[in-house]
Amino acid sequence: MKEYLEDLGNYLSLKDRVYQNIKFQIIRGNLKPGTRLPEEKLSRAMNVSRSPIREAFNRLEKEGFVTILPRKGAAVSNITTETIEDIFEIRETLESLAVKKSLGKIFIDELEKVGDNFKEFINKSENAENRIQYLVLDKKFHDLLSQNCGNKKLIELLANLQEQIHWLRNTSLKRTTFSGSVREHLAIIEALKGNDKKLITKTLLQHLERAKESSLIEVNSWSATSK
Amino acid sequence: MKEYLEDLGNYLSLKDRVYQNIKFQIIRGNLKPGTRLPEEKLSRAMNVSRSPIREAFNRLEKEGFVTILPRKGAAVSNITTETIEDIFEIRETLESLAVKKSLGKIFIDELEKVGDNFKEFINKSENAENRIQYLVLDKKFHDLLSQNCGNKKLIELLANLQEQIHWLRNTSLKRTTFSGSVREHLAIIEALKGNDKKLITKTLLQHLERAKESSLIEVNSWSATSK
DNA sequence: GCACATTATTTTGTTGACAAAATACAGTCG
DNA sequence: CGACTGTATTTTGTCAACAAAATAATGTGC
Repeated sequence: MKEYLEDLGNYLSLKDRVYQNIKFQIIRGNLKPGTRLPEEKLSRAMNVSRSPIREAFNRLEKEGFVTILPRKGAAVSNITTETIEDIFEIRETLESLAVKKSLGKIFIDELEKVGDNFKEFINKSENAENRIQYLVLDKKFHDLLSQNCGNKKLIELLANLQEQIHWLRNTSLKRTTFSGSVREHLAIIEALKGNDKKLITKTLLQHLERAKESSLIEVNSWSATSK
Repeated sequence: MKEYLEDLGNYLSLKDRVYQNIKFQIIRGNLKPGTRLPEEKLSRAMNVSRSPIREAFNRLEKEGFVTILPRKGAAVSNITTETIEDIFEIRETLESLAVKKSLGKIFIDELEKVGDNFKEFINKSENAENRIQYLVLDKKFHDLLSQNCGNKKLIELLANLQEQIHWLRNTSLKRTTFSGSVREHLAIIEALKGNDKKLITKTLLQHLERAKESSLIEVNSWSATSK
């Protein structure tokens, strides 16, 4: 008997591609919170039937990006200040845990490379284009922090939380400079090099706290549904 | 214009019913880890077409109960000791947070009622039937602890983690008495009445720690797939 | 012009069908 | 008997179609 259920490389079914596509559009801010997602329109736009769309919806719903109401259809989830606070609170706790577990196993040299890239943003002002570049760096940075924590579920959860945060950041109308955020990232790197647990946690939490504050602005303004 | 996307009572589509049904079967242990879930067989057994089944799979996958491999199909996820440790670690952190946030808002009287129900189990030995009753109580207890923490996402996450723990408990071959677990639950109630934060956290963590230890046994024995 | 009932259109829920891939089976050759 | 190849069967991926529900549009009376 051949072996069942072995891994199958990186084959992507339509459902997977649709899923990635929609998620990407939502995170990028192309699909604003509240906008409805009619199956047929999407299916025509993507040249697939409705089945893969519906399957993708179910995954996106579990990840918080899409809200499905039976017999009414799917829509991009609304973001409220409450949601933001909830997400950041959980992330603070879990990322602290992840970093604590990663200590000694973090690739500092990789992290420093990312740090150097960060520096280039220090005087740039935020716009759609370089914000996306910045968020790519941000993802790399935080991934490096928790990558080796040894808890797969934790890594998965953190990845989803980060996606949500990047989403609302792309959706927010707030425009600032990157300098504060860059400084904080560099401070975390320094703390890691010093190997001072307390300082590490402190700089990390400071970073997340400020990120939350700068996210808690201009929310609720794009809701397309009245409810 | 009428209002879009308003809530629609407790209507359950086929997909929802299928989802609940399969999840229930998995948690109860009727569907053992590793067993494949062929769409057509399930669809014939439940008298529905394959579409609702596939949609349910996508949700169950995100919740960790089912593993989908493209072109190969779905199977009940395997539980490893690693998974158990991962889940408990996250749960310890998040439930501590939830309880901390709930302090002062916990319905102690409700909790004490549950505590009384617990006492009836103190000398019973574990078997399939009264374990299920016990887990219902356990769910009530932990729900009461975090219900009022004010963070919806956190509540959602904890619910999923608890389901997974109950799942592996129903799947495990381990058979013990309830006495230890009951004692710990009562200790938590007492600590809450005393309003001593440190003691509350301590009893909670002790409980979760022992629960983990008693779960970390006899795993990997039921895997149906060879891989 | 506005409230309300009626009709038309859109959209979802669900099914059945078909091709392609994966799996199981059978027969052949060493 | 065992490895191997080709064939039959099962199973997934995807689509198109239909009924029922929800939404939008229309019309009627006031």
